[in-house]
Amino acid sequence: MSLPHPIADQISLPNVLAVLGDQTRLAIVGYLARHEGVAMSCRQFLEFGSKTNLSYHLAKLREAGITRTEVSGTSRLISLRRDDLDRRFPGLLDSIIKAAHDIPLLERLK
Amino acid sequence: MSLPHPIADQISLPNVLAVLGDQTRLAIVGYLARHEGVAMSCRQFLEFGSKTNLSYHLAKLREAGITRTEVSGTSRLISLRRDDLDRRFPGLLDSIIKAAHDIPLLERLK
DNA sequence: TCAATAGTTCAACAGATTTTGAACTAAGGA
DNA sequence: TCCTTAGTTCAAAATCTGTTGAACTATTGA
Repeated sequence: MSLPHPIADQISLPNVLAVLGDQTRLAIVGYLARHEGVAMSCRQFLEFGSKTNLSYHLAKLREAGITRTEVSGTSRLISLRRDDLDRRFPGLLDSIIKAAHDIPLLERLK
Repeated sequence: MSLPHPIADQISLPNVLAVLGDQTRLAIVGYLARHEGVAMSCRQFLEFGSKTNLSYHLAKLREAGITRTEVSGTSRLISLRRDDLDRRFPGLLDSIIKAAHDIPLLERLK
């Protein structure tokens, strides 16, 4: 049982930018970047919004090809698709993550 | 007589990403990047939409701090705020421009 | 002065996005 | 089995965006 993800070639630049042009989703990506290698479940992000709302934002990130979501029991393990993004749009993710360092929502989880 | 621009510190990452998360505006930025140093007036972009619509998109770009618009007679001279963007978000603009190389709307003007 | 050119503003509309709560599914532990 | 935990789905509401045409301003050239 696994959720639908776009393949690397289907990841679209305008869509990636539009999806990251949102405080909440940018904060999620910033958080994932700071904890790369550690599997994250949705509840890590409850600080950023309601359960329902997070479900919505996490789906947007997955559908845009920015994150990968693996099902593990009742949890989802969420990670950045860094390899695919780096291959498709070199330097983009890094520059965004660096620039997102001090966004307000992310400060909350420091 | 000059139009309102945000100062460099006011340029916000989420807003820049949201504004660039649109085909038309991404195409405008791609076009500006290919012709850096040459002053562009709005009518260069008529291929991308109606006069009214371009006015809307160009205002979004200016208000987000992505472009600078100078008034020159009845024309506007539009340029990328590359220096400010590079200082604020190093590497971001370059990676976006590189990645935007093959977006559909831009192909039209080649 | 008059007409043409370059672009803006406005109000309206259609459609997309975000947010919410209630009801739901599915797995895991007692 | 029953309860809890983790997250999804759905429909509704509120808001935001993009697009349009008509009317407008301001500059330029004849």
